[in-house]
Amino acid sequence: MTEVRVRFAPSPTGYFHVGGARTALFNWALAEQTGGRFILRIEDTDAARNRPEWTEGIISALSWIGISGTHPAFEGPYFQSAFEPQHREAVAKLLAGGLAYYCDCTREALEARTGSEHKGYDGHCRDRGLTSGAVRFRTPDEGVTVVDDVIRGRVEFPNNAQDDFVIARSDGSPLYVLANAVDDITQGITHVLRGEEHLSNAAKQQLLWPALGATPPVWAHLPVIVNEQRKKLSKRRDKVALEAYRAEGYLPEAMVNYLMLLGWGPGGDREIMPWSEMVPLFKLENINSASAFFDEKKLRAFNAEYIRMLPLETFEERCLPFLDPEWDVETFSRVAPLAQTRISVLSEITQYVDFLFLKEPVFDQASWDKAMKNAPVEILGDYLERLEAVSWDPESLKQMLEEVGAAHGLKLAKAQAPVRVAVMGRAVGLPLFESLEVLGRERTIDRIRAALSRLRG
RNA sequence: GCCCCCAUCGUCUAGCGGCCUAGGACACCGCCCUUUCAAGGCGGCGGCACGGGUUCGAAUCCCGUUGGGGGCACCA
Repeated sequence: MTEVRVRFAPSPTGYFHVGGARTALFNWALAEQTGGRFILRIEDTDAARNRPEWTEGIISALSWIGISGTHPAFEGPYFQSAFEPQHREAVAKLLAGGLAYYCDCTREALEARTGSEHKGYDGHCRDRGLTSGAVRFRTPDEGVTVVDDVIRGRVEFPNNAQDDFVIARSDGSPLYVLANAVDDITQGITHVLRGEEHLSNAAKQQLLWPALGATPPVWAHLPVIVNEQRKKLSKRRDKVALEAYRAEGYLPEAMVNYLMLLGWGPGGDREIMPWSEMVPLFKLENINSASAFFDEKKLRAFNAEYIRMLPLETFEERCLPFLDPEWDVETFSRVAPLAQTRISVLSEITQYVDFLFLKEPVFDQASWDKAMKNAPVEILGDYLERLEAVSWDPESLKQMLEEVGAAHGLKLAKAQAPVRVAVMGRAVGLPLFESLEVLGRERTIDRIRAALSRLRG
């Protein structure tokens, strides 16, 4: 039994796609479960899109979702560009063995011959014995090429529909299909786990591997992740950058959990499950073959769940990056537990606690209009009068407002509204009396006075 | 146009011939709790795309139809 060696082979593009994250995670799960290795290979052969910082971004994104570059199972990063000599060598070998040939057909010439821009290389140069040009792989004319996919089963590609595809440009530089296969072979990859969009490449590579003297790997093509229109997630239309979610305050634990559920399930009635419990349950055979919709609502619900599960101290720490550094951490700590059950993403924390730190609370017209309907002047006025002397604790503050409200025929739910808006600026927020306690008598009084003068025009 | 993949509630899924009167989760809708909003509790809505087979028996197997999607570069 040889060691399982999987690889994640992104091309550097400057942002890290959530789909890539899921692919990486599935690979990582398999490696971890089997005690195998996870190889990171940066496919940077397209010089146009290649910058060192892109690679750093990939590594940091991987590490954020728990795939750490320092983990013993992690190998790389390797750079595909560094292996160009091997790619060229492979091309030469195929050429020498008659498994590939030179071709000098231009696109125009080909179209002129076939009378269609809807392609199909016609094999024109197959036996012309050229010694330069692009290099094409000679594919069989008859029979079928079988890709045995763990997720999809036996997939057959008729060979007569498979053109002699190009493996090297006329300047000698190797193309993706070839380079990718060569690297997989050299790096001893046993399982190729990647997106479904590569299924047709697998048909070509299934041919390439034996031609290069290797036994094809175990193939597993994951279903694509789609948007609400059921189209593959795209950078243009959809929010696909992992970093965007991170910046919004999604927890990596939640993201990982959610991503694993896209196309796979642990079975049973439980979905919220830590990585460590998922790994032993993970099975390639159980991966769904249908495309999966990336549902941010559900992700958000997961995130809220994970936020609530956080020990209070951890929760506070995770919030810090989202708070103004000027804000007093001690003060924040006093209300943090009240906020923990109320936010779904960490970035929402500010709107709940900002009233404690701003000179004046934010002003929200809609909240104001709604809250200041029921005798606000009377309520605020009466409450204000008693605020000077009341014992400054939530119970007393509450009891007092109840009395004031009752005096004007209002229940607490109604009576609290103007006070809340006067003090916090919003109609929705943390429990009022606990908030007042932290805000302090002086500032509470100031704000109610300010609201009163605003009401009186 | 050609090749390929896919099809269980709106969404993600469980199901891998009888345990299914199809289970869970998100969303949605009620009710309870309640100082707003959450959280929590209880309940509800809602699905095997369609048509043929195979079988004593089909969501599960086969074929077709329809409908989605992916790929067809001297990109990766």
